[in-house]
Parts: sequence; C-alpha cells; structure tokens
Amino acid sequence: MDIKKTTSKTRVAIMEAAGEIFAEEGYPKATVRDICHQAGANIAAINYHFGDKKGLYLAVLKHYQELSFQAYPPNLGIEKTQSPEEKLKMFIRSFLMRIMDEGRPAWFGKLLAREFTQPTWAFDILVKETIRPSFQILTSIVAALLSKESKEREVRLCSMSIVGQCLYFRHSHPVISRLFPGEVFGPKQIDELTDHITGVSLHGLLRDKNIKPHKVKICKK
Amino acid sequence: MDIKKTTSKTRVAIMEAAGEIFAEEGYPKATVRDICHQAGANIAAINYHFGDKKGLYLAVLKHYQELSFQAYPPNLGIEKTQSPEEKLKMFIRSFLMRIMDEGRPAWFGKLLAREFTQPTWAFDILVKETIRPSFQILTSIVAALLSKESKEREVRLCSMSIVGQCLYFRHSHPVISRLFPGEVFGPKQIDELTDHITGVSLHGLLRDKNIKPHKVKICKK
Amino acid sequence: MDIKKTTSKTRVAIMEAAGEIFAEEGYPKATVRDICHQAGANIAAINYHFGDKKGLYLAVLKHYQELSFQAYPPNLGIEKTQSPEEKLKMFIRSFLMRIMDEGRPAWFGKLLAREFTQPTWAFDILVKETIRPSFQILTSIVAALLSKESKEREVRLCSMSIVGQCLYFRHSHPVISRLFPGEVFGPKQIDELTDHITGVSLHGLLRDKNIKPHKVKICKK
Amino acid sequence: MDIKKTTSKTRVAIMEAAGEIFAEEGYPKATVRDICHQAGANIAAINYHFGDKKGLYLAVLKHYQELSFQAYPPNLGIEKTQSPEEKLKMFIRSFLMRIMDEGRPAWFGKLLAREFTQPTWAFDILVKETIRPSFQILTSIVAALLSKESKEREVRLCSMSIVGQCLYFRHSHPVISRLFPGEVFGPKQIDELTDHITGVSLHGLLRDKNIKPHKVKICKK
DNA sequence: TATGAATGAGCCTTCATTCAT
DNA sequence: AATGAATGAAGGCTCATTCAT
Repeated sequence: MDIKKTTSKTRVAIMEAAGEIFAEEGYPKATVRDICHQAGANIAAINYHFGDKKGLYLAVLKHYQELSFQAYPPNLGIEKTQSPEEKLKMFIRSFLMRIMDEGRPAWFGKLLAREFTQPTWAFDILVKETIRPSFQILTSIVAALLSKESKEREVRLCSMSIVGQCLYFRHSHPVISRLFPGEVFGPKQIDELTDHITGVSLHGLLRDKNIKPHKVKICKK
Repeated sequence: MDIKKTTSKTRVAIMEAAGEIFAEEGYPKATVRDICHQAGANIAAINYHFGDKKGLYLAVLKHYQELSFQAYPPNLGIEKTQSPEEKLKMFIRSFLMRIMDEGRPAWFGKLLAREFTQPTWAFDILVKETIRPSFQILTSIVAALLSKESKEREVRLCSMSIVGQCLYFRHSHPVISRLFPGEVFGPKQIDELTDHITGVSLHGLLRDKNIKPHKVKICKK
Repeated sequence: MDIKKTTSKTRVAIMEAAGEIFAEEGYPKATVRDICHQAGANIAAINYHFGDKKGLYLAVLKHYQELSFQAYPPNLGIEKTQSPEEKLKMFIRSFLMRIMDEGRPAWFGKLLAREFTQPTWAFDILVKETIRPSFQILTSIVAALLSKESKEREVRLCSMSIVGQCLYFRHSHPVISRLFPGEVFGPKQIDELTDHITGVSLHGLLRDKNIKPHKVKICKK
Repeated sequence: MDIKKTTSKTRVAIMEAAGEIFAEEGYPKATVRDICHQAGANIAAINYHFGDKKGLYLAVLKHYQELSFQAYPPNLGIEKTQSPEEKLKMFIRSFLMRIMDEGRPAWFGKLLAREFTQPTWAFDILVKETIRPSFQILTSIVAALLSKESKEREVRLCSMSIVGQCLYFRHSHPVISRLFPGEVFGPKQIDELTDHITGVSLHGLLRDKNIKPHKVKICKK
C-alpha cells in the first residue's frame, strides 16, 4: 500500500493531534479514534495517509525529530575553541530544552523521554538515529574533562549521572508537581537547572582529581 | 458485594502473580487474564477477592509496600551519630537496592519507579505514604550537608540531582541495555553505583563551599 | 489463552450456526457477527470458547469431520470379499452422500467441497486427514479394476475422472439449478447418480481392455 | 454520472489488471486498490470509467468473453460432416483449453470456472450468454451419440459426467497440487487429458448399448 | 480526463467485568 | 469459596465509494 507524503490539511492536522496525544498518552494508550477526532478527520484517513497506527507514529517521530534537532541541535553553539566545561554546559542546556520545552515542537522531547522508560518497537530506530549519537557527544565531552588515564567505565558512569539528572525533571514530572505544587519549568527554570546540573556535574566528576574546573558563565541573572 | 480479606490460597497466588506482572508490564498493559492464568486461578476470582483490577492493584501495592520497607528501610542503619556523608550513602544504597533488586519482594520497587513516570490513579496514595516521607529524609540529609544559609531551593535541586541519578538506572534500563549490551546490575554493580553516585553528589553539592566532605568508606573492599 | 472444550449451550449453538454459515458463505465471507447473532450469543463468546475465528472454523471442521465419517464412512460396507466393481460403487455412493446430503451433519461435505476450490489455511489439515486417505482408497480400488500392467498415471487419471463426476454435482449446483430449474438431489437422485457414475466409470475405465465389468446391482428401482 | 466507454490508456490498463486479479482472487477477494495499483491508476478511476466495482467486473466479463470465444470457439473446427465422436473430442479439447490455459486471454476461462462454484450477481448473465449455449452444444453431441430412444435425462447426466471430468482439473487444482506435487497442466497434459476424458466418456456413455464408438485420432502422435 | 483526499460502514479481536451456580 | 460462562464496550484495521478540483 502506498503511503502518501503530501501535506494535505488533514494529514497535517492528524500529525499535530497525534504528536500531542502520543506524547501525552504514550503509543499503546493513544487511540487512533481520539487522534482522528481531535484532528477533525475520519478514522480511515490514517490508513490513507500513514498506512496504520505504526506508520503514523513513525511519521510523527521522524518529522518532529528533524524539527527538534533544528531547534535544539545537540552541539548547539559548540565550537572547537571552547573549553570542555563550556561544551558540557551547552550540551546540558540543549538537552534540557529539548526534553522540557512545552512549546510546539516539544512533542518529540516528550515522546523521546517516554520511549526511554516504555520502549516500543520504534525504540531501536530512535537509539540508532538519535540517542546513541547524542550520547556519544556527551561521552567525548566527559572524556575530555576527566584525566586521560580514566577508564572507559568511569566516563560511562559520569555521563549517565549527567543524563540522569536531566531526565529526572522530565520523567518525574508527576512527582515534582505533587511534592512541590506550583513548580513550573519555564525558560527561566531551565536556565537555573542548566547551571545547577552543570555545577554539580563538573565538581562531581573531578572529585578526586586535583583539577579545578574552569569557570563557566552562568546562564542568566 | 464486599471484598474478602482472608488469606486463601487463591488470593495469595493471585497477589504473587499480580505483583510480578504489574511490575513487569505496568498497570495498564497487565491483563487480569494473564495474572489469573499465571496464578492458576479463575478470572472471576479477582472480582471475588479484590472487587476489580483496581482493587487488586491497590492490594498489591499496600502489601508489598510493607514488605519492601521491612527489607530496605529508607533509613536503614542510619544512626544519629553518623555523619551526614554516611547517612547520604546509606540512603542512596538503600534506594538503589529497593528499585534495582531483581529478587522476590522487589516488585514494589519496580512498581514504584514505574509510577514515577506513568502515574496511575494510585499515585497520590504512593506520594503520600511512601514518596514524600522518603524524599523528606533525603532532604534533611542534604540540608545537613549544605551550609546553613543555603536556600530551600538549593536543597531541593540537590536532592533531585541525587534521586535523578539513582532512578536513571531503573528508568533507562532499555537504553542502557542497547547502548551497552551485556551491562547488568547485580549486587556488585549496585555497590559500584552507590560509590559513584555518592561521590559525585557529595563533591557536586559542596562545589562552591570551602567544605571538604568527610571521607566515606567505599562499598567494595 | 485457554480454549474451553465444554459443551455449553452457547458453544453448541455457535457451532451449529457457524457450520451452517461457513458452509453457506465460506470462511472469508462469513462474519463472526452473523454467526453469533444467529446463535443468540455475544460476539465475545467466540473468543471465550474458540479463541478466534480460526479456532472456531477448526473446531467446526474437526467436529463435523467426525460426524460425517461416522455417518458415511468412506469404506462403508466394503468387505474384502467384494468385487472391485462393488467396492467402487460403494465408494461413489458414500462419497456422493457425504458431499450432497442436505441433512444436519451435511455442513462438513459442503465445507470440504468449498475447500477444494477455495482453500483456506485449514486446507492442508483437510488434505492430510481426510482427502488423501479417501483418495487412496479410491486409487486402490481403481488399480484393482485395471489390468496389472496399467501405469500409475492411468490409475490416477481414472480416479480423477470418478471424483470429478461426483464433485460436479456439488460444485456446480448453481449452474444446474439454473440450467434445469426444479432439479433436486434427494436420496433418490443420489441413488440414480450412483448408478450413473458407476456405470460410466466402469465401462470408461475398461475401455481398451477386453475385460467386461462384473454386473453390479443397481441401487433402487 | 454516466459511464464512459472510451478506450483510454488507463481504462485498458485497469481492465488488464482487473482481469488478472479477478481471475486469480475471485470477485469478492479482489480489491479495487490492488487492481488500480497494478494498473498504475488512481482508485477513483474505477468510478470514473466503470461506475463501481460491479461495473468493472461486468466490463471485464463482457470483454474477455468475446476474446475467449474468438480464441476457443466452443464448436472449434466442428464440421457437419464429422462423426459425433470427433465432435465430442473437439468440444472437450476446446473446453479444457478455455478453462486451463494459463496464457493471456485465459482470464475469462478462470473467471467462468470460478463463477461455477462461487456465483456472483453476474452469474445469471453468464448462464444466459455463455454457459447455456455451450452446454446445449454438448447436449446435442451426446444425444447424437446415444441411441435415439435414450431419454433426455440420460443425455443430461452423461453431459454432466463429461463436464464434471473437465472442470475437476480446474476446480480442484489446489487438491491436485498437494496430492501430486509437481503435476502441471501445460499444453501437453491438456492433450493427454483430452484423450483420456474422451475415451472414458465415449465408452462410458455407450456402456449398455451394443454400439462400439468409432475410432478417434488421439492427440499426441 | 483524471486524481488526491476523504468518508462511513463493517470486520476481527481484546478487555475488564458480571452473572448464575 | 470458587468457577464456568457470558457480556458490552472499545480498539485497530480494511474496504468500496465519493467529493472537489
């Protein structure tokens, strides 16, 4: 069956609705009926435009993957001349924005985070195309920060510590909103988190070395 | 129809099976059919013993909550005389074991971690009875570590950094197993993680103070 | 999923309705909705009793296979002492009754004939369990009729000629009823057909030999 | 909306594809999507050119009916001067080729044979325009073979015996290919079948008469 | 002349639940 | 105390058809 790749009104509306609902409910719980209803489209439109629910999910993933990486490239502003400390901060900031943004193309971040804990059949694709490359960038930054004789394992654990701190604010949103009602994560808070996580990580990583991290400019005052 | 609270054979078998399957699949994906099949019980037994699927989930939660806290009390071995550094380490270790353990009463840890990212209607109960108390213990430890003039916000963010690092290894298991095939988290690795997270956190927390953390015994000898 | 093998009212009713509708409409066109409606049962009953549509079809096939072979065994009345001519006649008669009978357990004959021309996934089972054994009985009868030096190929073609004549009256029922309105195939006509096909076949088979077939008693006058 | 009867490229392509797919899958199972896809046409083209699926089927039937009868006229080569035995053989041969041929204009033969066992709404048309005339030719040949006092019923049964033997090889192809893997029905086998069926039928028909059939040339030399 | 887009009906299946014993 | 049987709602998908250009 051919799958159309046009940009018809309905197709766009379905992808909008699908992005939102998939991100909100997750792939299994989201129903094509809801998506179509919200998009003002007929159920059969999904078959026409995307083949089936899988095809729709994949299309949403691919599409917003591009948008998300255009908006927040994982090496955003990272230049060769920068210090590893600066690079780490840029990475954390970009990562946080990508997964925390509540704006329009933010669905991908939510979807991505969701796949971390509830992987679907699409997870392998995401690992290959998004997660692994992204993680390797982080790994190289961390490796540059640690002394040369550091084992690969330490690099790995430290990278995970960084990613873990970031993901917590997305994954554990339900907890946070209950423990601390009124807590929001707008642009300002994301800056704050960036500084916090960067600070903790830099000093945490270099804990047993006699290295002092370079100073890093804080985000905003 | 009222719900029996006896401890018949069937009832116990269902709770065993339910604990395992709920932890493995999550509340929405787990089916009462599977649970009853694995328990060797009739489907209608759930209605008889627990009212419905919700009642079963709640019963499982309540039951294993107790067991889990008996096995891994959040303040396991923490004594007043200990240093905050020691207390932090005990907390991290206990937390990791609770959520990572693959043994028998480990279901609650998995279920709890799952509720973090995919809260169900039972989440509010868990927040009240388990999560908030646990988080407050951590908060007080962190507060004792930081200097007294530290704002509540910093304490909060630092606590989250710690929890985030721990949860990462449970939540992101699917990622880890794909990025690093063969990686397992047995008792030995949990000790390693405890040392790593404790180390990173202690130095990260005290980054801008002129305080040096007390030495902490590492797990592995 | 367990499939129940009880003989509940609903289960029996569904098999009755299914037999009729499958035979009438064929597996693909028959809908479980119709079957359940006709059986006065809920749609989900099929899942409960038979797993799915396939399981229902298989159950119907297996069940009526037994009934049909009990009613019209392929070697009905065939004894060792009989002449091959008598045996052939018995076979043809039994075969015709099995596929033409309009009575209660007649569904299997219709279903079987339908699978000949529109095989489903169940066809291989039928070939193995019903068709091949039946065809081999015929083959041995024909081989006994023909002279010993007859090649296997001639035996095969002759057997097919016999089967073809019989099946025509089932397969081409739609044609016959239009070419010759009012034509019915009751017990009397089946006797007539038996005599006709036996006669044609015996003389046709022995066409180039100098053998004259033994006389065979005609069915009824 | 009226239906165009032009011979546009698309229209021809659709009929080609439709003929093949209808013959292969049968009317109910064939989908307009597949047909259009194979024809490289848009789905809506069917509506435009043929009204609907029914109209397409009818158009295909009518069209290939003509082609088929041009290729294999039912009285192919039958001349008045021929003996009834020769005529019968010509009829059988023509019939077999029409329904067994795998070539290009063979779709009609397959479709026709399919309608025998799974008549659609188009069946009455086929009976009137194709089947009945064809059957009457056979009937007259058989009548000429049998002695004059033969009842109409015997003529009818004998005609059916002949047709039944021929149709078996088309209808029961699924069985044959399973019982005798590797069996094919190419031109050579069709000749063989012609001889076989003619022989069996001639001697079978004249079984109780003291008539000996005239010799008939066999196909293969 | 032709087509991309959209539609509604209907299919099989799965689920938690409840009835009657 | 327990169970076999039955139920209705809902889910994903496929189909022929038709609209609007």
